[in-house]
Amino acid sequence: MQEQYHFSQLETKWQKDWERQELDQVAEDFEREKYYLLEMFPYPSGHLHMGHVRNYSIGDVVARFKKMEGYNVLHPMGWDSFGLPAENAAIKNRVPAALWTKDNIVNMKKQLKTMGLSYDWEREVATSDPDYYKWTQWLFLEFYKKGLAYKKKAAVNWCPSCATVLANEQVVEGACERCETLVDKKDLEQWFFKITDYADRLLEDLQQLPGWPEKVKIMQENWIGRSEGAEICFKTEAGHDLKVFTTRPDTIFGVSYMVLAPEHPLVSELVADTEYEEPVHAFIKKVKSMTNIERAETEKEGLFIGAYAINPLSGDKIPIWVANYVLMDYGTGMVMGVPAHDQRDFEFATKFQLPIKVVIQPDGDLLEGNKLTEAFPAEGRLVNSGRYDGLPNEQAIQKITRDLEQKGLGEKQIQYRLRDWLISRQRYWGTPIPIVYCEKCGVVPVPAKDLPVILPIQVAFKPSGESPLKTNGEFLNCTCPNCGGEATRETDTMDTFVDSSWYFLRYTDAKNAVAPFDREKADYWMNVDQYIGGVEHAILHLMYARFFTKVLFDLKLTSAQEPFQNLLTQGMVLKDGAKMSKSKGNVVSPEEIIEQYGADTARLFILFAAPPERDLEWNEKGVEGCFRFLNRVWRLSYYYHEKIKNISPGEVTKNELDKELLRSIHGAIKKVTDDVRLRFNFNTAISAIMELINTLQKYRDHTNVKSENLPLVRFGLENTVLLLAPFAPHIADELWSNLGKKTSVHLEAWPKYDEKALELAEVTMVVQINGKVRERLNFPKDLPEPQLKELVLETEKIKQLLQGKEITKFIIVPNKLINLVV
RNA sequence: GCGAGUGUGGCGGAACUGGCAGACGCGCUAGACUUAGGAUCUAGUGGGUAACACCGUGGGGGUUCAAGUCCCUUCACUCGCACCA
Repeated sequence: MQEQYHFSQLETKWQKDWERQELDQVAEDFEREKYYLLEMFPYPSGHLHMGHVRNYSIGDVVARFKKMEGYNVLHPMGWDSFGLPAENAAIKNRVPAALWTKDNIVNMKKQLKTMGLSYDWEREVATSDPDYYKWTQWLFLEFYKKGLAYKKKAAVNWCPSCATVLANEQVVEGACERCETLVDKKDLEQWFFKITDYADRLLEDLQQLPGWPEKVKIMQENWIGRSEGAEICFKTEAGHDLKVFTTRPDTIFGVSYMVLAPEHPLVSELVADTEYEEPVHAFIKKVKSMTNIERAETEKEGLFIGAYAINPLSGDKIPIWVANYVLMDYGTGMVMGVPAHDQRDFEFATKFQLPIKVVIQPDGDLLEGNKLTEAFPAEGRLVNSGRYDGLPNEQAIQKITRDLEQKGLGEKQIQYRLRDWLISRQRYWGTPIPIVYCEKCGVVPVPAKDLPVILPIQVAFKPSGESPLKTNGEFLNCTCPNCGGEATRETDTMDTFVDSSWYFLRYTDAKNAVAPFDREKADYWMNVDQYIGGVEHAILHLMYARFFTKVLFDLKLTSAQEPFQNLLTQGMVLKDGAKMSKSKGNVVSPEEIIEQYGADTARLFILFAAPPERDLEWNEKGVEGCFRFLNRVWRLSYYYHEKIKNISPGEVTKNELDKELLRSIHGAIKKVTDDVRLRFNFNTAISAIMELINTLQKYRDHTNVKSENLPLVRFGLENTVLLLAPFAPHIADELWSNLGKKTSVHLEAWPKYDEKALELAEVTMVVQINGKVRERLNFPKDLPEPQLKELVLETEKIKQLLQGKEITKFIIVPNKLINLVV
């Protein structure tokens, strides 16, 4: 054994050895219990960043731990390799996007390998690989057959900088999620996935995911945004239908105006050839020119458009307005204004002096419309509502909805905030949408046998960044699969979120050439037992992946209804309180750290510095601390190396020091096991291993050749190495082989602890007086109460402190604490 | 505005069902070894005090023999959504 810890040569050696032994390759084994551990696959930017290191270190600990616990562990890795950066690089450097991507994958894979991660690389996938996107296209066609993929013209979000449309989910505060350019609205023909058909199931099934963070579930819930109410049909005087959605049909007698969204087509019709036409159109133009955020931030504005509606229940004649606060893409793009019971309507009505009519009275004080300072949205009884007066409002909701239904003027309805998923992108580097346009036959899906529709590699980019597929004759022109006539291909590609919505299924059968995956294999491995990644994917990726899984379930391709059983959202890696980023200049490169300290130290620090869900502050000194720790482990092993070479481990104790050591060994096993298995508290698990090393060191320093119990030391060192194995796999394997072991430590069973060894014959109890600690005393374990009492009261210090005081209560927490109340 | 979360030494963080606040690591102080130390080892390290006492988990109040932990209230910060009818 070498005296020094030479991490670099040792890490390379073991990485090669593991690869040679195919230690991390797995196959279905229906006899054994499986565990599918997945970390979010990276975009191959070419360089690993600390966020990746954190993500994959966490995952690797769990994977290695579960393997040692005896599970058949699937732990795959791949590449989310379609996307804009490759295209930008292609334009800038005149390198084909495919080549750039491939180089990056090679580079990043090399970096990942230096971390010593236990991936089954035989299952590697890259979404930009034709063997992969063939099946993405195939799935698109299955969606199409089921009516879940459709094309429509719609006002869509357009990012002028990326020159493409974006899904609603990709617009953050009115700007492109990627480049932060403000998005425009454009009317375009686009492909959508009908995710709204699954809104209810996506919402409902969140309840079946107790292993997901509450925060993520709430975010998804809000995003789906289900609300129950009714659609009510008002009529204009001229007989047009004015359908509105409301959650408060009980307030219908309080309607004092109707409002339409400026984009609503009916507006033009209603003002045509009237004196209102000009001002209304000017108003609409003004509103449309604003971005969504500007519009949300401006005060409520609106105009009367000269028309009236009739309230279907009260018969009241109600003015119709157009206003900037009504949104075209929610509900029917039209709202009934009830100022007394809706804050927005209240603000609007106050500004434009529209009547405020109270129709819900709370118990107690009496509300008057002209005296209100804000709307009253809460519960109460109906007033000024004809025959509904006196009803509690919840009952009124039911009754009014029913009555309207009978008249054919309304119905119960559930609205969702969730929109259909816009998947077309006017970009080159993505999965081509397998559709052909034929003049005779119209929209024709590419037959499955003709897949994949190959993305050409050598393409000519224009400086504008427009998709080169549009001008690539070889790609564009084809024959119609239906009639054999001339046809053109769809030149839009799919949102890259489509690619990543099913990759976890492909891993279960990554090389399948005849299907996206084999159902039996997928059924063995699914669901993913533990998914690990950043919270930034809480809505987009996680919702889309759930949607895909449900569709695939309905298509009978899998029996999984949810993709991810448990979800761990890891915190960010910060430096100087801010997220590491090139622009801030606070990036610490994982490569350099690994070179300087080794992968084991890097992994250890990142796991030790904070619990996984919290943000982690990078600290060079802390890294050194972890490096020192591994050196301490090394030196201790070196010290005992020759002594215990030919000795078997043993648990026989001869004195107090031995007993203390044995207890600490079992204590560490228990702590690490519980922290990893139950809580993912790797930071405290590592600190427990540190404590064990501290105890072993103390043992070394307090014993001499005569008194040292070498079998026990060996037992301690073997267990230390076993406990360390998931966290610092290289040094662990090296130390394991130094202990004379012939096979990898990673093939060993996880150590078990003995409850009995943890028990103490004597316990130190705290003696409190009125809740303040006054003394610590040693007693035999489980001493009966009367004896304990007697012994405590006989103690000198306690006697003194109790002088002249009367004990009113004597509280005992067994083996822990005594509290005397005086 | 709505929803969620976080506040503990100089710093990162421990404290499981209410039961010794500050494990472990960093930093700092002193010492040992040493030509040297940015290596290693030993001791110490919440504030306060000569030593006790006493004070300490964002602030205020409460429940309890006992509160970082439970309840009420308030402040600060972080994240998500945001005119969703």
